Amino acid sequence: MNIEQRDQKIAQIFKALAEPNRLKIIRVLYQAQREMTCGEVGKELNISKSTVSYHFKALRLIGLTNTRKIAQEKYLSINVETFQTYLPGFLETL
Amino acid sequence: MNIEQRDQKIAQIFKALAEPNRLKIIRVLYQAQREMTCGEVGKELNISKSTVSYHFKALRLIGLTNTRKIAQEKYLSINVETFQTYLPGFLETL
DNA sequence: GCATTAGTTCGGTACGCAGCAAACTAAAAT
DNA sequence: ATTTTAGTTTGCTGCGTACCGAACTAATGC
Repeated sequence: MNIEQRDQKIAQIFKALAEPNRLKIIRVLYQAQREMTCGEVGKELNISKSTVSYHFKALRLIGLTNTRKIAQEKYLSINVETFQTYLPGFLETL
Repeated sequence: MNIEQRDQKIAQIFKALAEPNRLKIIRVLYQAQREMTCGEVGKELNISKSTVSYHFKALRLIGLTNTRKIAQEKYLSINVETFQTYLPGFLETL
């Protein structure tokens, strides 16, 4: 991966975190200390389920969250290891 | 500052870093280990001076960089202290 | 005082994205 | 097999912003 591509990647990560509702999703999940469904999160933040799904996707793309499907519900959870491993690495890189 | 405002603030910081050219500016400055003018940076990144000025502003607003005016040139530099102090704080907050 | 040289601001364009409702998909339960 | 219930995808709208060149501002130096 060259520098150009790496900048793009890092920017993508920051971008994913540069949205108040996505930060709220992360905090809600972290504080709940359990998996939650899109619906639950949506009610908590007063936004539609489609928007929540949209944000979930962004967080999943950067590897910050996991999904686990049970019955027809997809439970979202924070991938703590990724969370703690990646970000300090970015700082170091910069 | 309530949670709502804090999320907004944190999002603003991430937003400022969520742009490849701004990351490049930071790296160029860091590697040069000296102050540089808008013009110099612009040539380095092949973007116009107005765009560089625009990005400088964004970085200054989150306190990541300093400007120091000498003659008619404004030299930009990384505020290293801020850089090392703020970001780990954000991670901790999350 | 005038020309030069830097940065900033302004008008405008193009693209991206957050948000919604509605349509669609997939699985479970009955 | 049909109904229900969750998530995803698909238009669509509105707003934000990266980018440029041109106009403007401010200070230097002759």
